[in-house]
Amino acid sequence: MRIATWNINSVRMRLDLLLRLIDERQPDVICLQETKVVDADFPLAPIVERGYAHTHIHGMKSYNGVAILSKHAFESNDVQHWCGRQDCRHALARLPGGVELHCVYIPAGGDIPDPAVNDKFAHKLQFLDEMTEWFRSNRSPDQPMILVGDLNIAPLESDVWSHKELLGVVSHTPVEVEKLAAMQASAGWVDAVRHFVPPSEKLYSWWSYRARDWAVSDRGRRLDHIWVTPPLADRLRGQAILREARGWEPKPSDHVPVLVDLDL
DNA sequence: ATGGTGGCTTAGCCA
Repeated sequence: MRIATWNINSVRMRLDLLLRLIDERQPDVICLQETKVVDADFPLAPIVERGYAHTHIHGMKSYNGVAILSKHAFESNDVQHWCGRQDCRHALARLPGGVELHCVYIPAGGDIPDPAVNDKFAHKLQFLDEMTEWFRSNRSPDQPMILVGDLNIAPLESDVWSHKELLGVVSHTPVEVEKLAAMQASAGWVDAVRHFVPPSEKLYSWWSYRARDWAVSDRGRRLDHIWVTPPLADRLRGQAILREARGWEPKPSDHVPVLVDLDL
């Protein structure tokens, strides 16, 4: 089974690029973040037409929004709310075989890495704490689960273009990295991409729109992740981060798709 | 130190 995750930054603006991802990679399941559209306006028809008959969409006006698009029927699906908000950041589905798949969009956290003066950063930290506690209390590392999405944190030094220069930049600050590690420990999550790529190797999944030339400056960060619980770790067969998608015409997302293959 | 770009919605928010 091939699973893809992509912060698409508007599914309507980039529908053609989604169809390109489908044509080129044929994922069994595609998880999207930042769909930025209410469910009634989600462009489902061309997606269903290409074999993704089972869809679980959870969107809102303007911001956020997640979706799970699948060639295989779900046994069930659900959504989660965090921090007392209903802002469409977490959808889940039970895949054939009882594998629970979580599609998550963690808040970006604003610019100032201080929860006392930046409500967005406080929200991000609380979101991480609540998810961590939920997995600890409601799930077990023994259960086959997959968690994917834009986690908006680059945990390793090699997940950013400059560890030193980004230590004080939201997405790579020690407090976020620690909380992400706690969340990872909450269900024994294994980083499926780093399962194949050693920490000595730089890996990015996002490059800012603001760079003059994203490919030349290459100031990226690995914000998009795929995690699996231990029962699935030895089922992992491969990974791909589609760097080339950052240059997809006419208008690329600032994030690229991340994929893993699993023998389920 | 600042500004750089992009999407949604329509001047400002969010990333």
